[in-house]
Amino acid sequence: MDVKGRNRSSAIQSEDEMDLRRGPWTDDEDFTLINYIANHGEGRWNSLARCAGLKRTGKSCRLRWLNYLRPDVRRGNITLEEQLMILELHSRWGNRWSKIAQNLPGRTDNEIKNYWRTRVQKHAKQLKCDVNSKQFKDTMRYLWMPRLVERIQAAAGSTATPTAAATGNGTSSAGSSNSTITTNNYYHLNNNNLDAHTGQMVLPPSGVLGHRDFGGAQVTPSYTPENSSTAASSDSYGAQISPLSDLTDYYNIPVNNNPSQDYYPVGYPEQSLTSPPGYFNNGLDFQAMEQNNNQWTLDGGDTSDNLLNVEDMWFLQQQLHNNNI
DNA sequence: AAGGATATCAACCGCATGGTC
DNA sequence: GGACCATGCGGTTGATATCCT
Repeated sequence: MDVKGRNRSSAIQSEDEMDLRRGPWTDDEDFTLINYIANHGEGRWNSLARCAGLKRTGKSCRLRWLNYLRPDVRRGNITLEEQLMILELHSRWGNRWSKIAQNLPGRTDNEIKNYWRTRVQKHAKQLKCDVNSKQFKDTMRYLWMPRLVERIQAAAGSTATPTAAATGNGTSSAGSSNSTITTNNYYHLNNNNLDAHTGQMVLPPSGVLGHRDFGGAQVTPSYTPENSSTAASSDSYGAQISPLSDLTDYYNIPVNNNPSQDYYPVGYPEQSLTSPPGYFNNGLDFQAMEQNNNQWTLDGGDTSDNLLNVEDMWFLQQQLHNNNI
């Protein structure tokens, strides 16, 4: 703020403050902000707001630009790979949303934060365990994340072009190489962070995910009849999952009579799934989960954001049984 | 169809940090 | 060195949409 501004009377200042708009942005405001930034660049947000004639705080303008108007902001549903990345990075960095967002090109910290709060924390609540508890983290690591990998792999196998897979050049079929989270990247990110002797989430170094870099092509999940309509109505992101699709969306994968045989990811041998001692312990309230089972399972194909379904209940209970917990 | 419950996400708030004068 | 300011970050809120009964 300039000297002149600093010396203004408090009466005038409060008048200005009263004049400031809040709440949702209008199209006109968006247009004004976009135009101004196109001509003058971003930064100096307070003066920008004033010079552009926007009755908004600099903070508000910055937030609007960064989270919504910026041309490279990627809107729409979080892809499977992004989900995986978020889970992984959050397990590593915690609520460092901006840091996590840096690894998800086009995604904003706000979006990731919202995703975490609405999709992930909700299920911690349903499991009656703290989102930061070991039980919940283990459930993520040893159940959801491997299954996400599996589903990404399945999707890639059905959609990745041989060229993309073979070249591994990281170019995106969507035309934006830096907006693609490759599973290859994910592997590099993670290949040293899981306990080797448990075998869990430790993926083989090559061919683990079917292709060296199938992620170079946007991975398109294989939509099921249940979610395909939503997918079709989604925006242009080929790799996106349904707005209602989430970490458990892949439960639509056909199962046989033994759910456990359907869900072991590559590089994730069945025997290795024996949870480390105390992992799936009494901290998970399965009785309560069963009571919620209607909610957890009646969604059917539209598993939306349910992280666990009846097969998972079965799976987890098997783990408890196998470990005599 | 209506009303309540729940989910989602844009936007705001307060605080911390770093730069400049 | 301290005051002030801009920016960035994480937490929270509130409006709206969607789902459920």
